[in-house]
Amino acid sequence: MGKRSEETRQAILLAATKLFSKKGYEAVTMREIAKEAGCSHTTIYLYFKDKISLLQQLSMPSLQHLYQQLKEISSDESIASAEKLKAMSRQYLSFCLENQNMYSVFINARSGRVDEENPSLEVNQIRNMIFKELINAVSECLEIKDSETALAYTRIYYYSLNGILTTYAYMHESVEELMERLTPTFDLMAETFILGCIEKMKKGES
Amino acid sequence: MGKRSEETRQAILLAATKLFSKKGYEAVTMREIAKEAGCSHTTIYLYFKDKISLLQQLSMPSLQHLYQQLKEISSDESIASAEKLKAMSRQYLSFCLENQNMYSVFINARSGRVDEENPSLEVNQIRNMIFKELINAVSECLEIKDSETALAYTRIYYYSLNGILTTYAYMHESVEELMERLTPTFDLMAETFILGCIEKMKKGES
Amino acid sequence: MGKRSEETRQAILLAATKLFSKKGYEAVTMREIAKEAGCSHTTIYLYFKDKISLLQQLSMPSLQHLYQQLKEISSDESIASAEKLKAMSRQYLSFCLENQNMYSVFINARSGRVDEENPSLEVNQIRNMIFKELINAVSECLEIKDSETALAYTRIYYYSLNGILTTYAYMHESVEELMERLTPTFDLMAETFILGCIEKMKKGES
Amino acid sequence: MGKRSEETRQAILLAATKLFSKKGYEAVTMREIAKEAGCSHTTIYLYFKDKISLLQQLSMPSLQHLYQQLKEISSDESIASAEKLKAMSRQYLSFCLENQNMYSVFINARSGRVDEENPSLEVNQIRNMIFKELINAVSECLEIKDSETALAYTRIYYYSLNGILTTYAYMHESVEELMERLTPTFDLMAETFILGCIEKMKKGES
DNA sequence: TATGAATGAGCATTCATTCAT
DNA sequence: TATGAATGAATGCTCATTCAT
Repeated sequence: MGKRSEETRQAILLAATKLFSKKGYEAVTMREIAKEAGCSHTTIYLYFKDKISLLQQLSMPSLQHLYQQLKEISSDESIASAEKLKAMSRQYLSFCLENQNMYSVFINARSGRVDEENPSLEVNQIRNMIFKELINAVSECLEIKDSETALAYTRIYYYSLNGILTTYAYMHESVEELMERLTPTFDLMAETFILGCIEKMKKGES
Repeated sequence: MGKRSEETRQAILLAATKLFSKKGYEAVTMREIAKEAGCSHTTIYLYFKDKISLLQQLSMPSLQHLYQQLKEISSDESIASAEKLKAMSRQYLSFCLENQNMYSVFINARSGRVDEENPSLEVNQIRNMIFKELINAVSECLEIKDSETALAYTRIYYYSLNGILTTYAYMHESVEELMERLTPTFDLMAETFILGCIEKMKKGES
Repeated sequence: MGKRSEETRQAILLAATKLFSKKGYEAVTMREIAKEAGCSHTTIYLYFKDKISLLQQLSMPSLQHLYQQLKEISSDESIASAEKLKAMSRQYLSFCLENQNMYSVFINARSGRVDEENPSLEVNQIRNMIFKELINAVSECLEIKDSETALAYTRIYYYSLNGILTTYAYMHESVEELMERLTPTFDLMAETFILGCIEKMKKGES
Repeated sequence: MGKRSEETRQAILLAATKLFSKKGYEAVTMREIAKEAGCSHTTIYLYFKDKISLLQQLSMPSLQHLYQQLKEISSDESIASAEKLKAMSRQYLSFCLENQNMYSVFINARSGRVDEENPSLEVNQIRNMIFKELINAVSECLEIKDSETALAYTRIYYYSLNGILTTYAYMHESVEELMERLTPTFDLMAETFILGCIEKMKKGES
């Protein structure tokens, strides 16, 4: 429980976050992480069972933090529903840009192998909770009552968000720069989406 | 440049395409490709400098083929503009699902290393050409004259498409199954998008 | 199928045999074997799937050869039954001394883990066949008809043989030296055993 | 040399004995021993130079205890000489089964490395003393005067004992189960041996 | 053109051991 | 006396790549 211990742990976590984000989970080696963290590679195993466990422990707090932030926006009654959806989306976007690796591994569960052998329930759970918040926001914004419809529209909105991400995420720019560049596109997307949904539902009714 | 030579080259290309698509670039070994191609793994090096080079050379024809298909749809005057956009999108989707690996490596240039060391100009070029076709289709469909506006709207449409892809691409289902599952979502997305854009532009004008 | 290939394979086999015998399976590393064989450790994997597979492939021919030798003695009608048993025993002894590692790993299946995960059926099969030959020889020699009794006596004879082995096997002497030293002990043992069995059975009958 | 100190030492010794017996020397880690002993793995190094040293120090008392037990039986004049031999043998057998690891490492000095680097004189000494007790028991039982003859017969008896052991020792059964299974075989062996020796000596005399 | 043989660099992981407190 | 923190050396194994023919 010494101070030294926690420092090292944090150094490893920091190094891993940085490297995973930059190069992707598979491409990073334990020795690289150790070097970046300024310790021996065996030291990592003092704090984390194995490589995948390191990734998971590294991801959970971030995801939980994101979820908290979304919840907060969601429950803030002073914001109009359309603005709420936008605010949540922006939060989601900037989180994903900041945590590129987690994004690709967990949000999209890209790296097949990982989730097959390792259900990583915790991560999937929080992912579903985040998606549920999004459904709520979309339902509220579009005044949808039917849950099937809400799901369908949220899905395409969610895909659009992720589409923006995958296209920009790999770029070697700072999060700030990226957010600045992305904002107009994102705003247009959100507005178009909302208008499109309303229009589409009108037609469906008649 | 005998006949035999070209046959072997094609066999390798075919095998690599198949395996990369199925398992992803990293997960496939040169020996596997050779086995599938029915030659020795050393033979591959006669035709391709290294593994990454194989991937690149392998991608170009596919991309060119996709481009041709899109052009054909684009220049077919018998199809209504909205249907044209949808048809092109479906073509794009099924191409990406069929070539999951190229998709992730080239369309999105996801895997950092690749594009750092190797600008892969050719690939980027064709990628831009494909995007231009999409801009045309969107412009036509939404009757946009201004190229800036066209770009902005196409962008969000393109992101939405890619968003659908990244979310589904990793799933271990056949392309047919995936296309069937995706079609309703995709149709809803396309219609919502078109309606949304029209509505948005109306508002912008007034 | 080149000449080089078989040479290397044999070199590896030779090196492994030598090292396994000297230090035991677990204590020998693939790198050591490679060094002794004069090749890279990766080369070993060209010829043998993994370490355990190397051990098995290395053992089978020897065991088969031993079995053939025992069969030959067994079916030689010109030898008296007591001499036959002795001859077979001597063959078994010298085989085990020459192949110390196989002896400990397979005949006694000492290294628990190995045979749990890997039934190594082949090896167990031949081991049982060898034991069966021994039962025949003992039965013939002691004129035992009942198979239960034959088994019981063979068992204690077999244990005695192995007892001699385990006690001497580890010594760093040549097989010839060992055999010379062991022969009187072994002869005494065999004779005592035969006499003892006969006497014991007499008593049992009365 | 406080009381605490000796307690810890004993705890380590106890833990190591238990684990070595159960899993074998190589398979046990210092951390495991420490956990079982309820101390830090670094503490072990306060009391024992290294792992092998721990094994050696741990074995001596056990061997000494075995020796004492054998002496007691040996000097008990109320038991007939044949029964004495059997009783001592059974003691030896159950000791070896209970201490599989010590048995293989020290009695038979199986694991090459150990005795090369470390003559472990103490252990060999006690081993010889135990063997001498066995010679006495055999001499008495067979009424042998000549020490050469006594040695020869004891040797084959000892080998038979060890042969039984090596064949059964590796099995994953409890000592009780094993002893039960082994007793008939062992009794038959002992009786056959005694009868055989007597018979053999008769012949030798005439 | 083609390939079997061979290899160096690298991987995640484990372990006995030492250092600093 | 005791220990948490840290590590170097090693292990089995894989892979893209090169060499010699």
